[in-house]
Order: sequence, then C-alpha cells, then structure tokens
Amino acid sequence: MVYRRTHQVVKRLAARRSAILAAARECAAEGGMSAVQIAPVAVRANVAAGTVYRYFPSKADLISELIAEVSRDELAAVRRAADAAPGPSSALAAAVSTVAVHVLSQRKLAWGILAEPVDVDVTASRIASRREIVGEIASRIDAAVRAGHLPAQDTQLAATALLGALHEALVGPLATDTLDDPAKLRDTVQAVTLLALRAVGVMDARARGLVVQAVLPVKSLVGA
Amino acid sequence: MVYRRTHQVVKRLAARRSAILAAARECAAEGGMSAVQIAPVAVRANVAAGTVYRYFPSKADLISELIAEVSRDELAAVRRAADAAPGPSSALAAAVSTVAVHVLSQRKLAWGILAEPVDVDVTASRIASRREIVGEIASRIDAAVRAGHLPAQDTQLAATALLGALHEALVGPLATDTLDDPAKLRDTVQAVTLLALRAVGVMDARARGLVVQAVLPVKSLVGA
DNA sequence: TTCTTTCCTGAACAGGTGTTCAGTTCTTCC
DNA sequence: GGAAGAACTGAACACCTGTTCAGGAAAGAA
Repeated sequence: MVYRRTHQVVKRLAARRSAILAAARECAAEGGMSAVQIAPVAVRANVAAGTVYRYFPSKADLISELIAEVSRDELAAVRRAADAAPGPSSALAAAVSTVAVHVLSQRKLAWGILAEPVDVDVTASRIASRREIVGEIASRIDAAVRAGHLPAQDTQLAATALLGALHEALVGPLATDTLDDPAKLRDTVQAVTLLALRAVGVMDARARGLVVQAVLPVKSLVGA
Repeated sequence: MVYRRTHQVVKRLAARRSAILAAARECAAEGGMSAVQIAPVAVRANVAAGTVYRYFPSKADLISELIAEVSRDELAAVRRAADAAPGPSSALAAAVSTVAVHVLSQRKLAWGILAEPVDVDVTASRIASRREIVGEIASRIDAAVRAGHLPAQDTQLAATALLGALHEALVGPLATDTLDDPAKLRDTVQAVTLLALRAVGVMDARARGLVVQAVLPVKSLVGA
C-alpha cells in the first residue's frame, strides 16, 4: 500500500510553505529580524509552531531562505534597471540607484536581511546574498571600465564599498527618516548615487547627468 | 562609625573596573561580541561573575562602556592624524586612512563595536560612537568644502556613506583577509581611501597624491 | 580584638525561545 | 468503510546566559 501525494495535497503543501515564508517576511518587514520568531510566524501563517518544522529544519533555515528570496528579488530588479540603461555608465547608475530605492522603501526588511542581529547563524546566506549584489555591481563597474568611462580599479572592492556606503547612509542607525517626504527621498537617492558614481571615478559633471537620468525612472518604484 | 574607603581600596576598585573592561575588550578582540559573556569576562579579570555586577549594572552597560572606550581611542587617533596634516584635503585623507588602518588592524573588535549582533541592546552607544566619528569626518569634509577644494554637499550624509564604505569593504563579510600581507594591506587602505576621496569630489589626480601622502605616515600604526 | 560596613563569591534562579513529540486529524488506498 | 500512512497540533521540554543573593571574606572604626 503505497501512499502517494495527490496533486491537491502537493499544492497545499507548497502553499503552506509559501505562507510560512511570507509570514516571516511580513514579520521582518514590520519588526525587523528580531520579530521573526517561530511562534508569531506560525500564527500569521495559520499554522502551529510544530508545523513550521515540517517545512524548515530549523529557524536558521527559514531565515536563510527568507534572505535568499529577498535577495533574489532585489538582484532581479537591479538587473532589470541596469539592462534597460543605454550605456555602461548609465547601467551602473541605474543599478546603484535601484539598490538605493529598494533599501529605502523597505528599510526594516533591508536592515534585517543584511545586518541586524539574529540569534541563529545566518552568516552563510547573508554572505551569499551580498556576494550576488556585489557581483552584479562589480560587473557593471567592470563594463564601464572596459568602455573607458572609468579608471581601472579593483572592482570587487569598489562594489563592496559602494554597497556599504548605500546601506550605512540609507538604513544605518544614523540615517534620517526620509520616507515621509518623497522629495527628500529623491534627493537622498540622488545624493548617494552621486557619491557612489564619483567614488568609482565618474567625473563630477558627467555623474550629475547620469544620476538624474537613473533616478527619475526609478522614482516610481518607491511606492511598491 | 563612618566607613571610609581608604586610598588603597579606591585604587583597587578602580583597577578591578579597568580589569573587567580590559577583559571584555580582549574577549571582543578575540572572538567578537558574542564572546563577551559575563562568565568568561569574569574569569579573565580574575573575579567572580557576581562581582562584575558591582561595577556594571548590567551587561548592556559593560558593553556600552567598552564601545565608548574603543570609540574614544579611535576618535583621538583620527583627530591626531588629521590635525597633523598640512591642509584641509590632506586632513580629510589622513582621517579616512586612519579609520581604515584602525579598522583593519582590529577587525573583530571593530566589527563587534559597530555592527555585530549582541543579545543586549547597545544601540544607543553604538549610535553615539558612530555619530562621533561621522561628525569628525563631516567636519573635515566641511573644511575642505569651505577651502574650495570640494563641491558643496550634504557633508553629514557623505561622511556616513564614507564610514559605511570603509567598514563594509574592510571588515564586512566579503572583506578578504589582508592582515597577513602588509603590502596588500597598504594597497587596500590606499584603494578605499582613494574611493572615499573621489566620492566627496576630490579630482582623481589630486586624490592619488593625497592618498599617498596620508597613507604613508599612518602605515606604521598597523602593528599597534 | 571586636564590631560594623563593604566587598566578593559562585551556585542557584529566571526568562525567553527554539525544538520536540505523543496524541489527533486528515488523506490515501483497498 | 476502514486500515495505514502522512500531516498537524500545541503543550512540554531544553538550553543558554544574564542576573540575583545568602553566606563568607576583607577592610575600616573603636
């Protein structure tokens, strides 16, 4: 007598898994990583605490997958924005400002994903998450260098520094609240994007143009 | 019958307090903030666990004071380096590279002080710590702007971004180990300092000169 | 020396949260 | 419909550390 999972059951299981992940994401978005606790997540997903463990071996795995998921989304958005740009420098500008906008529009989530204290060890997936974004930015810098728009440099290091600058300036503890006022938000995104572009060697005048070009279309994402 | 603390006792109490703080610092330097636990710290300081609570109301207070202490040291070093520089731009370069060197030479401690997960809430003192360094850097940027060496900008934001860039690039999870090789270390410090200077608008050629000028004298600090 | 006050010790306590598991409910198959 | 397997429940468990506190040691006054 072989028990076989019916299509309906498979679907339900998948739905539950998603529900749990979504619940975790909501918790993180609202209260940061510290709010991602098994019991609350289970309640939100309409499941008992024990059930969570039928889908994720441990809390660390749950959070790791959450990080991976959010990271995937962000990477996709960055790629989309950069690919739509007319040239390598524009692509870089678009990538940077996209990260900035994303980070700003979901500050608690962003902070939780990348740096907030968590009681379990999620270092590995955090590193992977960063590596992806940094890799993407680095390759955009590389492209601009190859196109002769930027001086030769350690692109990996530069990309890492750029990410750090964005994060610290936008969601770090010293970041002032800018979400309330859309104009201020745009200014902030422009300012950090400008800093980033200049850092890798874009000439000031040219950088200003690129920033405006990149930030304007991305502005609409803020509400998303 | 008034009990009065003899000079000798006062001295011993002060010594114990310092010993506890020093023990905490050692723990942090060796194993990061997670290694700063009451029991191990007490052992290292040759004290019983309960005694720690005669000197610090709680673990949070202990760590806060540790953060403040380390932060004070770093701020002093930055000021010293910057004040010794010949002009505002050099001062900025010196400040940035000093931070870089400090961070690199005590990576675990630096990471612990500024971002590592801690089970107790030390947000306040972390914010204070950052605010001090950011303020110092910001005022150096400001001076360079006033001197006409840099374009006008939001110096607070710029300083925050600079710090973030340094930290992420040098002690973040993606930072590659550079301590082993002094030459590589110097190169890295130069690279991030260059990035930082360009970010705030120093022209590329001029920046290179400033970097070399700033990094060379600071190099000797690495071993400290 | 003797009494009082302060200081120190370290084992026991406390609290919060991830994890387990025996019992229950649901699903599949004959 | 009923037996067997899978999924779910939620209360109990386990563990880890910060914190406490009664008892003992040391230091100051008399």
